[in-house]
Amino acid sequence: MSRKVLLIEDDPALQELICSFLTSYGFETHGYSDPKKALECLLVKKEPFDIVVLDLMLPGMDGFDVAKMIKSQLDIPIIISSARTDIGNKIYGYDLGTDDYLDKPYEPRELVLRIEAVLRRYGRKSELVVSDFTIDESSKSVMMAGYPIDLTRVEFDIFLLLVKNRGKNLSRDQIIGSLGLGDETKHRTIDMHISNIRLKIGDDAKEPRYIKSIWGIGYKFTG
Amino acid sequence: MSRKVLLIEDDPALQELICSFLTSYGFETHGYSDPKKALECLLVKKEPFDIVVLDLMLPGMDGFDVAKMIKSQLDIPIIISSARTDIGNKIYGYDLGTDDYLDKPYEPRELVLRIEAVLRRYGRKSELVVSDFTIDESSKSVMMAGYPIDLTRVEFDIFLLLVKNRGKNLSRDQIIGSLGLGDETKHRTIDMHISNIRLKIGDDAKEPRYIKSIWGIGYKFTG
DNA sequence: AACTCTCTTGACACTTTCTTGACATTAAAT
DNA sequence: ATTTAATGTCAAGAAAGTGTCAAGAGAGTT
Repeated sequence: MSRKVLLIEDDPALQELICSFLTSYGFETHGYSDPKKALECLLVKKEPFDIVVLDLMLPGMDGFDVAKMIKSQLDIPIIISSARTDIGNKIYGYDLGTDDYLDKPYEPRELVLRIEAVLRRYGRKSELVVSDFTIDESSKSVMMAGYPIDLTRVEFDIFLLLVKNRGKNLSRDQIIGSLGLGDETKHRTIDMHISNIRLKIGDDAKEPRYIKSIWGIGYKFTG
Repeated sequence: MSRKVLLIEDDPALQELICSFLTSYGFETHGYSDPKKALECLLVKKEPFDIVVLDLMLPGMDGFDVAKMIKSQLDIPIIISSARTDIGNKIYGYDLGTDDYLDKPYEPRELVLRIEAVLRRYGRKSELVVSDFTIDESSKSVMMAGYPIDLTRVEFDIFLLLVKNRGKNLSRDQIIGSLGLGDETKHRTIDMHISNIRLKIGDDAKEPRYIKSIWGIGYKFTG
């Protein structure tokens, strides 16, 4: 069961409080007031935590940097807890790939709910195996019949989108929209990416086994 | 499942943020910064979204006008997101028939909750099942008794129109108008498309099971 | 700064679809 | 039954979509 929580919080009273609360909800909680110690434990000793709860106001280090450092080395969910309330910080927090954000003061019960929600989301994230492909979303890597396929970032995103919607036609606009590309993006751009993906997975545009062109509509992955 | 979100938000950072957040909650999100593009996608191309999230502060157009325009042509829920906080605007927003209203800054989580609530209220489905056909509007695909039928784009649009108006006679001019073809378009063009559709669904013009010709008037789908 | 890899886009050749006039066929009207 | 108007379908040209090259812009590294 995924229930080991790393709590980084420098206020001893609050740390104590959250610790005991989480424990009472069945989480195994390790509290650190010094972010360096916490990082060492997580990144160097590689203790197997399931989620990090991180206070932004920390002595010695900025909480954002801590989050950035963790995310760059480990695929682990982070919930940020903070007294800073401006939206700028919020966006920054999410940009870092943190998974949720709580404003202080908050009800401990609220934290439990969010932890459970985030873990639920993470738990169902796993390898996607479709036809000849094994796709790992978190590392953005693709294997085809056991051999790695090197897709660029955009290629990966397009390929993943197609595979996730296998059997369904996706228009170029849908692809552009889903990828968060600017809506100025030309349709030929998508064609080009498709062309390159096909090249890499050995698909022939005239007799495609995987990515079919739907004339006048878009593309479709056929597993 | 009802999960396609059209996001109209001109701040690229915020758009990106909301997009990725909604995506992580399982929504297929299409972000537009230009309201005109978004409207074209929704009202002209008629892409089947389930809900619109609309920022009021937009370049070139007023968000209220956008909402008004959408609601006048389409029965789709709209959630307004705005930095304008006066109550007058809120009332105006609700008057337009928008379905919820969020003041910036807000937690992305909050948006997710509201979207889910509004969709629950609306409770719509995207697959159309009529007689032997299963039509998926979003991917513009048609299954007939479990087998896929490859219709071209115009054929699909005509077929969908007929099916949606099943039992009703549609004139060639009505079809031409509804499809947004130039009103110069000749009637024979429609006949030809009908002929091709019939061929593909195995319908005999002399003894049609699905698409009947109404002499002097037009065509009619009879489920 | 130089370099490399990725992304985007116009260009051009090519393919598929759309449109339309023509002619045969069929239905209604007289 | 004859006339008139509408429909079914063919075939060919027009229009629109697609595949890919190649060049340039942009990002990220060394």
